[in-house]
Amino acid sequence: MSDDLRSLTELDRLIHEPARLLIVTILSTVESADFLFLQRETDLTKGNLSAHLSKLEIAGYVNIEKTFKGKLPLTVCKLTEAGQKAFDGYRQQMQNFISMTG
Amino acid sequence: MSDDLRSLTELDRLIHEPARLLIVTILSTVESADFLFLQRETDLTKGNLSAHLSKLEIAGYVNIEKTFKGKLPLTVCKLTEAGQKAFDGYRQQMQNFISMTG
DNA sequence: GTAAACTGGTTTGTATTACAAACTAGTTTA
DNA sequence: TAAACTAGTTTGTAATACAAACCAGTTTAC
Repeated sequence: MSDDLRSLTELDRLIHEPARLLIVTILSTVESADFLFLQRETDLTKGNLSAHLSKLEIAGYVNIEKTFKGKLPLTVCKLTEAGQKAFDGYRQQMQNFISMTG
Repeated sequence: MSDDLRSLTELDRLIHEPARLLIVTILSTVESADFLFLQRETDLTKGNLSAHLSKLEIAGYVNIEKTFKGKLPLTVCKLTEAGQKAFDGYRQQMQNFISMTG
């Protein structure tokens, strides 16, 4: 079998998970995004979004900074270079898959 | 946010799972395939392959027929129409995703 | 003829997961 | 001062992917 196909089993599951793919895709289009913006855009519950962000942060794909907006907490998320690279790699793999099966 | 992006969270997870995506992709290129052929091609363990095939069968995406090749059991797998359609839909969604983020 | 190894799988156990509900900690409003 | 809101985190649960162990039969070695 072709290596391009077999590589499907080596997809970066951190990116592959639909909720995180959505988060990362959004982050790739903006300089940074706060928690509530992401929640509105993704329609994820807070808990779910929080958990996914933590995973992305632990992986080094997303940088999370906690500050305050006035007196309210504010969580600002940014895609790291590693995250952008992982995202690009994922898109490339998917592009290959589409081409192969096209 | 765009509907195309949001639709990421509605990806058919049965197809989205890399191991099954690989299985379905292979099945989409052949008339039918037996268990051991699939195992060789995918590099999955028997147990894993068996479990994934069962899920695809229950979903109606794959038809599984058990016969004998001489005296040895033989399990022949075929993508159903529903399976082909689901696969096509998945590819279309991924194509959209790639285009959107390109 | 029977033990060992092989074929073609399925079942079982485990660790990880995605997710929502419940919770925390503080702030504003009534 | 109580109720409702903001901005999240922690906790509980059900589903999952996966490999190891198992099963039923067949062929090979001695």
